[in-house]
Amino acid sequence: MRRDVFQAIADPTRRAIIALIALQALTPNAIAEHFDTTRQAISKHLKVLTECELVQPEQQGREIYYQLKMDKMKELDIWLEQIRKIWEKRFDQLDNLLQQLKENGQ
Amino acid sequence: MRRDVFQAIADPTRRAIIALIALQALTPNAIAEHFDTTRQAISKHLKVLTECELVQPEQQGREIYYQLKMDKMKELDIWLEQIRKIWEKRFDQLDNLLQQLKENGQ
DNA sequence: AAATTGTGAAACCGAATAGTTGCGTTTATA
DNA sequence: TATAAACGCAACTATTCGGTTTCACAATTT
Repeated sequence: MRRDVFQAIADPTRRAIIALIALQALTPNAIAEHFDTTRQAISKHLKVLTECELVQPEQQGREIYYQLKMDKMKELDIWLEQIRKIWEKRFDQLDNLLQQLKENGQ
Repeated sequence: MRRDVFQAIADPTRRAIIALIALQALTPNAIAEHFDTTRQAISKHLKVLTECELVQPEQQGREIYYQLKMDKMKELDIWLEQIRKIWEKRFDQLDNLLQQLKENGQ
């Protein structure tokens, strides 16, 4: 079962859940109230988010508060940065090529 | 059919394709050589990436070079930044609460 | 102790997805 | 002109995914 941050945020409902609990930890029922779906569906999304450690459940009596774990978001930053690095290298290569052409032209 | 950047980068093969063509535009065949799958499968991934405008095809004779379009990546940044904003607001609220408790205690 | 509340888990269903195979079209080459 | 190469598209398959329904269990409330 693939379970990573990329797959987790692919679903719009899960992104909305993340935005919701970013402000404050909430219970599945409280979260479900914000959506036009059943608690069980939300529960499944929370399971996915928990499994990829984007979210952390915290039992409090018979309620479970789900809170966001921001540190896992860094994986997105890291990947984006990696792509940007490669992207910049591309232009460096082009610069080098143009420089070479210029030098050979003289 | 859902077709956005989040869904596009959910697939590890597509992320690898993005990393590949970030350095230089490549043809489907050239890309497929880097993977343990058929050209048609890669072609499908390229279609997804093209449809959400992460990639741009450029016909050159009988070959089609696919190049990365970095600007669409900004949507990821925007979303991440949005979540971070909310996340920070959370601590502001906590600060306010602590401040209030302190003031009431006096 | 009994009823209620908050929850996860399992079974099931329809839709979406990744992959393969086969085919047709366009461009280049012998 | 015949052949090969590069490619997209359509049909098909197996798997995954999001959602619903039902059930079981533990913590509260009455």
